[in-house]
Amino acid sequence: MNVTSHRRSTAGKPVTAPVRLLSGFSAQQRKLVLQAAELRSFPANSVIVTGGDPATHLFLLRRGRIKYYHVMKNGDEVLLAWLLPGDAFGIGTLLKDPQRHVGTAVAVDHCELLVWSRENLRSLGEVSKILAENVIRILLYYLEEVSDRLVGITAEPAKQRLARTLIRLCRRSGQLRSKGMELEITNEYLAALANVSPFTASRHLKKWERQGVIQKRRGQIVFLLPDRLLPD
Amino acid sequence: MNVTSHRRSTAGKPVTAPVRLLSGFSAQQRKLVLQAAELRSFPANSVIVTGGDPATHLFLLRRGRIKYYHVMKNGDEVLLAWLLPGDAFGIGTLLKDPQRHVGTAVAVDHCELLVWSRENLRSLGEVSKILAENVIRILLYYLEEVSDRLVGITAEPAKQRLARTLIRLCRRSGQLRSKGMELEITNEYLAALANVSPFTASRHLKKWERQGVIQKRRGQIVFLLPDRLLPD
DNA sequence: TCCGTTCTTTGCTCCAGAGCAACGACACGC
DNA sequence: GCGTGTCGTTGCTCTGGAGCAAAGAACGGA
Repeated sequence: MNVTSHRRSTAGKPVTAPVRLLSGFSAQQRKLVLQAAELRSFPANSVIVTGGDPATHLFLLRRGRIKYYHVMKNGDEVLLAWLLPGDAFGIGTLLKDPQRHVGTAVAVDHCELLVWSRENLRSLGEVSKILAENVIRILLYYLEEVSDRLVGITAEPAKQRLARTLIRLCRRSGQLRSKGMELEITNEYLAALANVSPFTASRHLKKWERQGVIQKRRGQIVFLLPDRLLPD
Repeated sequence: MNVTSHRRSTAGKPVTAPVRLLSGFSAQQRKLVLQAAELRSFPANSVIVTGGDPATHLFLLRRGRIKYYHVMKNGDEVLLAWLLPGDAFGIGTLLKDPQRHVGTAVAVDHCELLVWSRENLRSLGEVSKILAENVIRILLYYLEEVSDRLVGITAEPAKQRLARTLIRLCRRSGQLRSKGMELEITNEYLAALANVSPFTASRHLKKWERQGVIQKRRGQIVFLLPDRLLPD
């Protein structure tokens, strides 16, 4: 999977920025926090953290996409989150006693991340109070996301889950184009996020395309009439 | 997993105390925090918080059981958590900007809770730093719980989900009796936590009972041979 | 003790959607 | 251009487990 067109910041900017790790700081504080971080790059398909390992670093994604998933004993993978620029993980690092990573994070594209070690975080002193507040907000957001998915699986049919997932993704990372909202994701990952088989996903997406609601290319979806998705 | 070798307590206390809101305080600090709280009682079946309402109070359950669930538009309920003494909710209260409750909390039995208003929390000053750390730990725990459930639904059959749910519940609130570990829960709620229909739950539970692995009464399950649950 | 209520069991039907196979379509390197 | 690998499509089969009905069992109140 190779996604060449990344972020032309001219025509396409993300629509919302829901929860941020570095908000609420004064310019000076922000500088302090950023100085304590290290900027690291990860090539596509490289493992950033492994589920179960102790969380020794806090990560903030700057560029690229990350799949965050749970690995079963038989090797099957269950996608937990689809991380985009602005998202943070490795939050257990903030705590005094060592926590373990919930899932494995793998770079889908080439990624750039800000990385804080536990020591550097501890040296932040008073500033870390604001950081804690942000982290609580982020965790509440993740919790709501996962809960929503749980609710979806237990109480909604596949088509609705798919539609909702599409809308959520669009809100988070849709890019405004002339034709409509554009989304960069493969059927496979979309299906995994909606907890639907890739076959079922493909079927419904094709149907929506035939109805003129969306338009598909490889690894890309363009919303033409976003409102017409849920009612069908 | 061997349930009996956990912690010898005086016949009838919960086995583990995984994540606590009030840990890490000195005796004096603890007193301060407790003084800022109000002790409130809720009768069985009363609503404590409603999903979607702004979170104005932080709750810590002292006695009783609470079901925490999401209400769908059609009125269906999806159980998100089964709260027991020591569990906290309404965590969004900690944040500066108002958050909304993710789910609705209803007392299953008669309940006693410690309640902190936003104002009282803000008056705690330095102590709230420890509180923040505890809250982060609690949120990480909840996140892991829900993620585990998500993983279960997408990758495990009904029987395994049921077994795992039973084991988790047992670890959290099992009470040591002479025959084995005792658990107070109805088929219905157990089924909801495992994301299984009550019928499927009943079938598997009956089978385990016939195999002598567990023993059932109304609203109660006794583990006789906990190890023999998963292998079938 | 009796009755109403709330849980539990069990046989049966039925279907959403997973999974396979086989093919088509696009992207990329050479 | 041509071959190779990844991604997407579509027809088909098959099954786990939901859901209903109807009966049974335990509890609580009067």
